[in-house]
Amino acid sequence: MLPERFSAKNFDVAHIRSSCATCSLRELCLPVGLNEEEVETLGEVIVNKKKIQRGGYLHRTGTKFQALYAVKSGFLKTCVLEEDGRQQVTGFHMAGELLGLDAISTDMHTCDAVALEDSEVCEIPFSKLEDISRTIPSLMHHFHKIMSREIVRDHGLMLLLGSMKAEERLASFLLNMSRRFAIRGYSETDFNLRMTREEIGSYLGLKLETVSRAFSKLQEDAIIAVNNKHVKILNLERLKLKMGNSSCAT
Amino acid sequence: MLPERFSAKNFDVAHIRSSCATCSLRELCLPVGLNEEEVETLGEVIVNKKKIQRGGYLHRTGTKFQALYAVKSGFLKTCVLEEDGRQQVTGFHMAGELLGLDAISTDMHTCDAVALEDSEVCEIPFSKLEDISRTIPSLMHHFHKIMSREIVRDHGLMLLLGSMKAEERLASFLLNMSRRFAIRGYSETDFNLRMTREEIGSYLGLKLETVSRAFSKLQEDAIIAVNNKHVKILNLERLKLKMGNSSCAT
DNA sequence: CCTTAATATTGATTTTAATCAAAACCGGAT
DNA sequence: ATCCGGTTTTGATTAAAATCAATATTAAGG
Repeated sequence: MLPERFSAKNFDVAHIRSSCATCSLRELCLPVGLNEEEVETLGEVIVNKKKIQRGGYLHRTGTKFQALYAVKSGFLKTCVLEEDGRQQVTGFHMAGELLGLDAISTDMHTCDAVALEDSEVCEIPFSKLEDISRTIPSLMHHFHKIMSREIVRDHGLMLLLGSMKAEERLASFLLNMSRRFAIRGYSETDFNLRMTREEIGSYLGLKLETVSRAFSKLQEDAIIAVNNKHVKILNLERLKLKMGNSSCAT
Repeated sequence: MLPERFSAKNFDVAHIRSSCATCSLRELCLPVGLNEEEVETLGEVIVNKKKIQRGGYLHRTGTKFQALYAVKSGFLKTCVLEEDGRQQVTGFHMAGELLGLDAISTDMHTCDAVALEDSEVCEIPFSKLEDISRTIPSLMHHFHKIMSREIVRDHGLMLLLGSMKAEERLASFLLNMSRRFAIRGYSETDFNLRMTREEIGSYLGLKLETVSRAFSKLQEDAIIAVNNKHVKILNLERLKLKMGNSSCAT
C-alpha cells in the first residue's frame, strides 16, 4: 500500500522546492536528543540577531555555509538564478521557520535567500553548531537525516505537482500557506500573502497571468475571496477538494 | 554567480526523480574512507546475489530498509503508486548502478523497484552495513550526505524540467541514457531502451503519445534514428543543443 | 508459422497554459 | 492629494500537450 508520505492529501505544495521551510528550531533539535533547556540555550544564548531589509539577502548561492537561520519576523523567499538570468523561486519562509539547511550536504548555499519584507532572523553560527556537536555527536548526522527526509518529501511532492493543473497548484499552495499560518498562531482562513503573483508563478511553474486567472477562478467559485495580496478562504473543504482532484483525474 | 550544480548543462534529466541512479558502489564507498580492498570486500564477500524476473519486485514501497542493491545485469525502474492506482516512474537503473538509498532517511522504502527485464543484483544487507559502520563510523553519515547531495541535485533538476518542452525533456532523457551507457562501457550513440513510451512519459511528466511524437520529431530533424526501442544518436551536439535551448528561451 | 495482446505511431480535436496587449489598481514618494 | 512605477486583472490570440481514435508494428506463446 501507498505509504502516508506519498498520499497527495498529506502533502503541501509549498514544501516543493523549499528546504526545510516548515521545520522549526525546536522541531529540529528535540529529536536529536536536545532537551527543552538545550533548545532554549540554542535559541536564546548562542544566537545572533540579525535584521534584513526588504530586498536584502540573508545568504547567497555559492557562499560558504556559516550558519542556520531561524526566522523571527518577516517573510523571505529562496530562489536560484538560472543561466539566462531569470530567477526561479524555490520556497517561501515565514516567522518561526528555519533556513540554511540547503547548504548542509555541500557546505555551500544552493540558493539565495531574499527578504520579501523587513525581517529579523536569529543566526546560529556553524561554529556554535560544531560546539554542540561535540556534546551531542549525533547532531550533524541528524541534520543530514532531517534534510534527506524533508527533501525526499519535496521530491515526492514535485512528482504530484507535475500532473497538476494551474488551479490545483494554486489550491495546494494556498492550503500550505494556510496550514503554516495556522501553526504560527495566525488565522488559517484569512491572511496576507507577501509575494507577488510572479513569485507564486515562478514557484508553481506557472506564468503570473495564469496565477491571476486561477485566483479569479477560485473566487468565482466562491472558494476564496481575494483582494490583491489579501486572501480569505471561504470554503476550506472545497479548496482541499480542488487540490485532491488532480491526482484522481485521468 | 550560478554554481555549477544549477547549470542546465551539467544536469541530466534522468537524475530527476531517481534516487542515486548513477552512483556506483565504488563511488559511494571510496569517499567514506573505504580503500579499494574494503570496497572489494563489500562487493565480493558480503554480498548476496539475487535474481529478479522481468516484472518482479526488488523492493516495495513501505517495506523496511534491509539492504542496498548494486545492479549486476538487467534493467530496473523505480516508481511510486499514486492513490488512484496509477504508477509514476521515478527512475531507471542499469547495470553498475546502486539502488535502495531511497530508504536511508526513513528506514522505509519510498518507492517500488521493478525489473524491466530479467536482472541480477548484489544485495548488501543492512546488517553488514552496520558491521562496517562499527569499523568505519562515518559510513551511515556519509550515506546520508550522499543521499542529500544526490537528491538536492535532482531537486534542482526538476526545477529545470518544469520549464522544458516535450522535445527538450526527451532530449535530456536520451542524453542521460547515452552518458550512463557510455560509463558502463556500451555505445554512447547506439543503444536499446528497455522501457516503454508510457514509462518514459510517466518519468518525464508527459503522455505516451507526446513522447512518441517527440521521438518522431527528433528523427525528422535527423538528430536521432529510432526504431521502436532501439535508438541511434546521429548528432550528439544538436541533441545537446535541443536540451539547452529551453532554459535559455523565453 | 500464425495468433493475440501489448506497444507504438499518427491524425483530428479539445483543453490548457503561454504569450501579447491593454486597462485597472495599489502603494509609496513628493 | 497626485503622480508614478510596479503589480494585477482581464481579454484575445497562439502554442503546446492532452485526449480521443484508428491503424500499424512488435513480441510472446501456442
